[in-house]
Amino acid sequence: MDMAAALKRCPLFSGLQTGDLQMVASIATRRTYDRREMIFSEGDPAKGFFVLLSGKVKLYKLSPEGREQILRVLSPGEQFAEAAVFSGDRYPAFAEAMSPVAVAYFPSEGFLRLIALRPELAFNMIVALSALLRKFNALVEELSLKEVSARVARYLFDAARRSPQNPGGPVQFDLEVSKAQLASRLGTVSETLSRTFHKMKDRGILDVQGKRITILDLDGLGGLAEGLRL
Amino acid sequence: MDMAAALKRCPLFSGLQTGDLQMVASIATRRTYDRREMIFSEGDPAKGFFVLLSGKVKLYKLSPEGREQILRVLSPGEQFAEAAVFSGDRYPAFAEAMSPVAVAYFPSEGFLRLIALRPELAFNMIVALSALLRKFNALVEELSLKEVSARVARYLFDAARRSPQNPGGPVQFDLEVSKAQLASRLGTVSETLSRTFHKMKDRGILDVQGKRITILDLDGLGGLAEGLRL
DNA sequence: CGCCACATTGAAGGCAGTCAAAGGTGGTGG
DNA sequence: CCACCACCTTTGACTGCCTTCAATGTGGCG
Repeated sequence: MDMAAALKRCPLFSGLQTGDLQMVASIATRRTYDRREMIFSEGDPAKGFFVLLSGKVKLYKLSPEGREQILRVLSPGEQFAEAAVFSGDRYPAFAEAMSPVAVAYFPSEGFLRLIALRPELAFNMIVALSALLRKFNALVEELSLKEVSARVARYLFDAARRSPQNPGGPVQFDLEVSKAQLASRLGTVSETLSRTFHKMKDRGILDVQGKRITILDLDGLGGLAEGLRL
Repeated sequence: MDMAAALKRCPLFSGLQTGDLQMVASIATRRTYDRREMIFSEGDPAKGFFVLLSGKVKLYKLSPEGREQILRVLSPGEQFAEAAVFSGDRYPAFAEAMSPVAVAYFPSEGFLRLIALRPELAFNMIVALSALLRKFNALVEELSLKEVSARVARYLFDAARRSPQNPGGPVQFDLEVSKAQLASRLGTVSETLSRTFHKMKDRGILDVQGKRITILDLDGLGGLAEGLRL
């Protein structure tokens, strides 16, 4: 199995020797899921955590009325449900495959033994948890403090910064997820997101063609992200 | 200095021997703050983290318009800004003393050295971060998915569960913070909180006398917490 | 007694969620 | 190549919760 090779790319296992990686891999189980398939549901007993090997996974919460709030969208190499290993015994959210997915599953006990053997692993885990904590911090800020237009602007602003810069030309990139998913990620619904895009178009801030976003006025976008009214 | 004794109560240092605790204490600096004094502000360079020795501290974010969203209210023994040590170099929120406060300050480098020496410390840190992650998880859920009345109900429900049960009699407890602070913690404003309390009174769910809360209908409260309409 | 912080109440307005329906868009199979 | 279908997106109308602004109430404390 080439799981060890796949795990090598995961930040969680960086700095480990090949032999150690073999050991890590020997604990893990490979699992695959179809698009739409649930990996776990909120409240399920948590006996281990996951590293995403390929595909995309979304972690989300559901409101009593069924509205979905996406917590994270995961890319290969990222781990999820780590906290379940060390605190609490239930998964605190839903995890669903957004595409065909392969994961490595680590049972808690095995992983705890591993951590005891390899302090680097503990350290990597701390770093990963800290980074996650920061993300949640930012998410809380966005959800509670900003209006939808500011959240959208912030998201696009970040995406623009991450996107491969096209020197001279306007900043352009594609949305990585559907607009409905993006709306959920931003704590709103697709209708409102659609209207927000429309208003931004009217203001000459950007252009939207399907998934393709063109930023025309980065400063204006930045202003919105900082809380200016649309 | 009896800092070692104070630190012994902190979950972060549980399981450490007295000698180790001395070592931990030798790294830390004791600092005190008056009520209202800032311990750090969002964006300040982060060179270490804190353990609260006495008093109460609030961590919060500010919106562009100045509205405050409380992330956590800390009690003695809890640590804060841990994530700053391992990820990022700026504090991601404001920390303000809500009363006269004493903290132990741990510079990052010293603490990192300590962790390398004492794997238990790393493990404790992982546990602490995981627990924190769960709290944030819950906070995100509350902010994005629930109406104010549900958030209030949830808060009271939890508080009722934590409060010393008075067998036979109705559940009764005092709010730990001002209603304005509670409103902030719940992502709303004091006016809305006041109206919500009033409506709950009308429904015979509880009684409010200043800070004293009396739960009259725990099931009703639970229903609201689950999303039922007020 | 009067101040100050906190709390309550009323009125008004806006942002955004819901419902409903029409308009794309891409993929599949005939 | 085209027709069909499922899914996503957009648009409109409406409703409602919550924030804002403003004024009044209340309790503790010097």
